[in-house]
Amino acid sequence: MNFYQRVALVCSRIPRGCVATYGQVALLCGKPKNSRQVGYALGRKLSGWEIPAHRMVNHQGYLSGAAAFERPDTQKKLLRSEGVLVSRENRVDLGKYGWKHTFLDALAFEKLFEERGI
DNA sequence: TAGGTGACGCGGT
DNA sequence: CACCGCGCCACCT
Repeated sequence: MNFYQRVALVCSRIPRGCVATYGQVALLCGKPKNSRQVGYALGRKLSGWEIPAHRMVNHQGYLSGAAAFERPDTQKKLLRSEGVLVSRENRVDLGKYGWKHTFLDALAFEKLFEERGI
């Protein structure tokens, strides 16, 4: 299993106008305890292809704050351009914008992983 | 090989 | 709400 490619695939499926948490993505990738590796994957741009990293926030709804974007407010701008409200403290309302994936989504991802051998 | 590190998560105070 | 500590685990010295 290639965790980083799975991360890329899951992130690319986060709906426009939604945000997901690192733990949520780790869970969907089949490694519930690897939330840290999700951030690592995005930061090092592993996995080989483009990832919509701006839709990732921590479990409290705060934007990473990491210096991985062009400018400090790049993530905020991208989110706002998708209609996501970002507070002055760089926080989003998870209840409103958090991606609510279903049990079926999880199954669909498992299937995709298998098909692609990752 | 052993330890340090971190775009994290969660429970406690 | 703020802060803290600990668990976690792949990477990187």
